[in-house]
Amino acid sequence: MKLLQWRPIRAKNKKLWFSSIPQQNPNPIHSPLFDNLAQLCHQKDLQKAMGVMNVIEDHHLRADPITYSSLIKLCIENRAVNEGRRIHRHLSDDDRPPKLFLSNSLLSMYVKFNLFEDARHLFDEMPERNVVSWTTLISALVHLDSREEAIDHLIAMLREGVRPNMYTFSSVLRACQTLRMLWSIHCCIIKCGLELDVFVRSSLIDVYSKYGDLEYGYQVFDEMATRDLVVWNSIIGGFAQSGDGYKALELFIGMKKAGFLANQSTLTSALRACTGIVTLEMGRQVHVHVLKYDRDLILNNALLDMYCKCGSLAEANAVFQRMKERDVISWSTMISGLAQNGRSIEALRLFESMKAAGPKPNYITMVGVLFACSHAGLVEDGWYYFNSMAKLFGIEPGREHYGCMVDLLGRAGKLEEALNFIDSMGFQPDCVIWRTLLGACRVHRNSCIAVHAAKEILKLEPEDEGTYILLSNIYADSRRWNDVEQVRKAMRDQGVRKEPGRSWMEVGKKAHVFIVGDFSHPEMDCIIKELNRLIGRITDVGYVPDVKFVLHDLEREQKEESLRYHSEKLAIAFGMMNSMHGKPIRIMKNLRICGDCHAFAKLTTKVENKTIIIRDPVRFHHFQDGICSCGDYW
DNA sequence: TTAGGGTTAG
Repeated sequence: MKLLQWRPIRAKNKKLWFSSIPQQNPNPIHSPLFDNLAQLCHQKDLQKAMGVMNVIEDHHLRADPITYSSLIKLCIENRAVNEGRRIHRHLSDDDRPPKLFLSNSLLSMYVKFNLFEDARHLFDEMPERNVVSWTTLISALVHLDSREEAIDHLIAMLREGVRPNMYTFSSVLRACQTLRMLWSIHCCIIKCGLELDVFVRSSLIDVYSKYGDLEYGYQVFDEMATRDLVVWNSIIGGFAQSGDGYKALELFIGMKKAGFLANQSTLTSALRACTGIVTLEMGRQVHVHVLKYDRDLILNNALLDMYCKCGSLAEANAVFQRMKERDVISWSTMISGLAQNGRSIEALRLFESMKAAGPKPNYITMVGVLFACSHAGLVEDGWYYFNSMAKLFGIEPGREHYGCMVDLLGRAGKLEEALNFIDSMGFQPDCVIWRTLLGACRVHRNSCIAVHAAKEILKLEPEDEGTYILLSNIYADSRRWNDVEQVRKAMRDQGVRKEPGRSWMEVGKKAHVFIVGDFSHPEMDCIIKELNRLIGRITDVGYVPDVKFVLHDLEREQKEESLRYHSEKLAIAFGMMNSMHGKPIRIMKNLRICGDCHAFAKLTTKVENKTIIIRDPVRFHHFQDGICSCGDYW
């Protein structure tokens, strides 16, 4: 634990107060100046009030502490730093220390002015401190992200015999970022009898879900008899941020049923939940509620992100254009959104506009820019941005930027160069980097480097299912069936099982899930009929099932049969049966789309005059008129 | 006089 930073109360401090300015006795009379000062404070006329305070000081008088308290409040309201300091000096200019509550007011004033060193100095010099003094300082430390110091101060406070209250705990909980520490503080809260306080509970829910275990957070929420809006927001935000969008939306609906009106924070979390589970319809419904908060930047950024991640760039762009204010997050979201949806050139064009008129790019903006370069095969541009980002924007390339460069080189087929680049990095490559290279090896059929990359991944993550699948796909592509079998054996030995391909989509307000080889959907007979009709139509324009995407060594006929029922094909057929005129079919997929399904989707859009959008774990494929936005490069 | 909830990548 770090050495404690505060200074304990010393007797000499007390002496200081008594020896500083001994000119005048405490004034026993009541002056009309005091009434005047109190009235000016009431009228919120800071300038005149300060003038009167100066006169009072010139006469070595001292007004009522309540009046000074109002004056400090007035300074905070007006963000009048100099005046605030002036009052502090005036109050110190006496042989008696200010009342404790006045020192606390000054402390709070410094914290609100972000003058933490002044606050700490005052705190150190205070002859006595109560729970408010400690809580003010602890809360400031938490806001400054000095977590360890905040906890140190809580311990010091307990040692000095000051009992924390609900204010203290609702602040200090945010300083706990390990489950063990959370438990300790939670026990302390129970011992102090403060577990039922609604502020403490919302903090508990928030920190449990962020740093500990969402289940504990939910338990704290579930046990509550009386909940307020922030408590609901804490639990909805907890599920939304942890990726359980369904539960978050279920709670969002529960909150409305309980009679609460969603505010900006609720809606931001609801949008994040929609983003997580890619539910454009629900996202649009939430958008209706967002309209009344059209000046809220965070909420609009979340809306923008939802439309980007749900593959609706037209709606995302409409939001972006309408935004009354845009910050670096708005720009970065839009740039990444365009890049992920296969519109890299537009992403880079937008980046140029940002450089000309927008805020300064940050670390994440540059990840989006490099992502755009790599997905469009713009090797030279990628190198330029990578090499100049430190000089131009003061951003040193980090792990993610290196990852984008490996992707850029790998996609462009420069696999040796990518491998050398990995070797030249100043840090150990992680699984993400090796997986990126492995993906490129698959596209470019380089089984030699692929095996190297896969082995590196399996050294770091011996149970990584995706790597086994990718490796066996590479072998299958080269018809190395013995090697395929060996990979499958290694998977069995490690107890790793292939996650089945799963596609899902919304029709009406219902989600329909399709799993490869699973025919349990109630409309499956019609779906198969529709699928056969589509295959018949695209066969007329040259479709031949690309059997190399089938994992096992089967007879051709069996392979074709296996390909035919891939989950995305079932979903496309179902989408064709239910889609409305002019509306695209939107499908989500848990794994990368296979080459055959990619070709199937392209030809279907050509013969059926329909748009199909498939989102895989990394990007979108927008299929239209027989072409895909990814440029057949994924 | 002190307190709780929301946005961009990977």
